[in-house]
Amino acid sequence: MTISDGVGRRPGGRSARVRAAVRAATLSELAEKGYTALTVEGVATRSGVHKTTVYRRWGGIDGLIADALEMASEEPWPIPDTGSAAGDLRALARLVLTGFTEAAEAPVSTAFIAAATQSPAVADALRDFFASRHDQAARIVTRAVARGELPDGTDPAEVVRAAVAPLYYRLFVSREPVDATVADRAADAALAAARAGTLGQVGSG
Amino acid sequence: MTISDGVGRRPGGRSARVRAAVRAATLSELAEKGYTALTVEGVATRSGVHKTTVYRRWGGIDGLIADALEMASEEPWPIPDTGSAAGDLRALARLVLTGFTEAAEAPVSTAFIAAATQSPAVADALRDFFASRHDQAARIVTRAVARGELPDGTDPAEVVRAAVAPLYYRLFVSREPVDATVADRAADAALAAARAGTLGQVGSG
DNA sequence: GACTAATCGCAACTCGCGTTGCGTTATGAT
DNA sequence: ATCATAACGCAACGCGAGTTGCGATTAGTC
Repeated sequence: MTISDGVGRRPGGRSARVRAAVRAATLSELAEKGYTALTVEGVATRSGVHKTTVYRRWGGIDGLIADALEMASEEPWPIPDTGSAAGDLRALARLVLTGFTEAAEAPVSTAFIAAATQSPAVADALRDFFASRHDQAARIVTRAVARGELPDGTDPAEVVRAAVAPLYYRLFVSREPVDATVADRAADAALAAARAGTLGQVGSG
Repeated sequence: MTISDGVGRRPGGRSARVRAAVRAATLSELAEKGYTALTVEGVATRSGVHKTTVYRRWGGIDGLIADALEMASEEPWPIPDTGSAAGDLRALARLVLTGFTEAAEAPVSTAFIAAATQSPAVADALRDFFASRHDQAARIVTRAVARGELPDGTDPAEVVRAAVAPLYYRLFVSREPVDATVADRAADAALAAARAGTLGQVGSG
């Protein structure tokens, strides 16, 4: 479900305007009404684009969300650099926390996870999104290894996963409340596990 | 969305038969067609109960799933007892793994998580479900503490969360493949974090 | 600046979820 | 056995998502 990104047969003015308008409308509608209330007609009306056009180019709700997700994948993530692995991981976990609790972003972030459980297209987009996030956050770990804070052979992505997984677990699985304390604890636990060498590269640890 | 469990004004024969038939049909339909293809009419037809009755008593798809989830909450979880914390946690993580990869259970388990992202009623039922799971698995940690494998004051539920969270993270968030290696690693990391004292009770660690 | 084809707008339609009103059946009590 | 009523079955309806055919508009090309 990749919307032709300028590679289409007609990257010209109108098509580009339509895409931008629809993308913006999708995010706005999502932020205001949430995922369950998100409707193609709502996005169409808000964007000033006709319903039929949205269905033809995006296929439906799934396509709209997958497109928005691809757009989000390209935005850089402000990876923290506090000087220590503990500080960086805690800041990273808190970044995730705010992304799912702040009133402005939460509905959109939550929608991405929710939509992926129902649409393979969104699931694929989500996979790419988190692959990008893991890549970007990896520097936290490589820096820590270079400083000698973590053992050689530590798998950067694995440390990142361990630091944020408990937050997602509470948010979408066990449905328990999350706060800064939970975020810090998850980061600390990931760090401890990495120090113990349990998060090494596959085949070397 | 608690379906009157015998406390209704007419717990008699027919009502009970209807509930059992609908519950069984829900699980069967879920296992065969999955969550996105689950429809009230399908459950109604399969159970031999009329569509209107299902809507009246369960409210819709959400109610059906919430009811099935409450039913599942009551079933005991076969908590492993291998003799060591490492063995127990690994076995526990593999239990979660098979629950979401085995062809028989996976569609149902997955549906519970997916439905909770869209329905507050299911989300509540899921919260109760995992609270029960955490309670049951806690004995793994209390045993380990008693053996001296883990420090006093270790929060049992927190260790369990850490051991299974990476699996759920890959399954529903980052959408990465999961296997026994991933499960073992998550369990080992949780154990290391607990040994380091990062998973203590709130206020004491 | 004219031409061709892609893209969009529009209106009407299909289809299935969920609802409603009413008649029927089964339950629990007298 | 009789009765009141809770629970169910049934048919018909409303409503909104998604589709289709056609005409209008616009982008890219010569």
